[in-house]
Amino acid sequence: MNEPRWLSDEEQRTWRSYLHATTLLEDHLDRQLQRDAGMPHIYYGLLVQLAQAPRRRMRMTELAKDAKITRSRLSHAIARLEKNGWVAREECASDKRGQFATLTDEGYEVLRRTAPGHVEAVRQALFDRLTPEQVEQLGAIMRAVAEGLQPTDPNADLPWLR
Amino acid sequence: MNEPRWLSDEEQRTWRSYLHATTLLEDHLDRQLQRDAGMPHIYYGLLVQLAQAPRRRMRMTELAKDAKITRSRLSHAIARLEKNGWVAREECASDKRGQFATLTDEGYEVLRRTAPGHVEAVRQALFDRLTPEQVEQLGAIMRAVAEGLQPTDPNADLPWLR
DNA sequence: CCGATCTAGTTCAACTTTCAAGGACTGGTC
DNA sequence: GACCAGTCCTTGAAAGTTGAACTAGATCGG
Repeated sequence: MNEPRWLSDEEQRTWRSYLHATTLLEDHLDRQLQRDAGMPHIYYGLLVQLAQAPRRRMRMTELAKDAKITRSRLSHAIARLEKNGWVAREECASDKRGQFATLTDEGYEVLRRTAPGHVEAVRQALFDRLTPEQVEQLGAIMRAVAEGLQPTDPNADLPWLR
Repeated sequence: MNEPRWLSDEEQRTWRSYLHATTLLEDHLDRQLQRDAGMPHIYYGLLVQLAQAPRRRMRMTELAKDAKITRSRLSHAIARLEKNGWVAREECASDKRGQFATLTDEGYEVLRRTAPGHVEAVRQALFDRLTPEQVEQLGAIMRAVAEGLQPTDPNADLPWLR
């Protein structure tokens, strides 16, 4: 065991701010959406994904991948949204294991009604507090981080196995 | 109702990257700590807070405030950590409603054993991927966001009521 | 000192997430 | 065509979270 590479003071401060800001923001948006749309942030995100997809539907696995959640979690989430009447399941003809999640008209309506309030909340909490340069910086930083954590092909780092 | 201030393309891209990166990172660290320390990230954070406090103990409300979680959530969390033997509760002499959460020696030992691995995970996922300028930028951005969301004195924005 | 009000912390029920297990189906391969 | 490994998705139980209700103790005005 080598000496661990501890964080510098600057890094520690940044890390702490990161943790505070991200948890506060996530909480804030969760409450905002729970109050105004009757669902947590992640569920709202699923509806948004579906709304943008062709025919307003997606295969479960694809949706899970895009939303960065496990298939199990998605199953439960879609079950709940189905109960609300905001999403419907459809079978996949070409692969009988498959399922499509489809945004219903009712689900679309919820989105239409609540999107402005949600965007406003995001704006107030985040973009209104940043300069245009900072928005750009944040984008670059987050892209770098996401790229590093993207669950890739399991053998992507083992090219000699190919 | 005015026309909502929708996000620009740049803002949308940034927002998406932000959501992806933060959820991926949180998941990553949760799994890392669950595996190596037997607790979720937020619980680990509580132990860290306690370790840094004088006499390794804190009042519940103060701890909740610092960790940005509700008192309810903290109650459950401390109950679980107590069961693990990593935290003990102590009564507060000066205020009989109060409770101290105290880090036990065992809890400290867990921290000592698992901190290097955790720091390494944070480093690999975040700091190793950023330039020193980006670390500074991220710090500034997150400080600005956290400041805006800090639950403040409820009358802070109503000075005329004072 | 009395009652009204506030604060610290817990508890309960409803809900969400996770993990491990499993059922159903597909695509080779022999 | 029968196996076998892999993929798609669901399920059930355990763990964690939330918001509201609740208990106990503190505080303040009269």
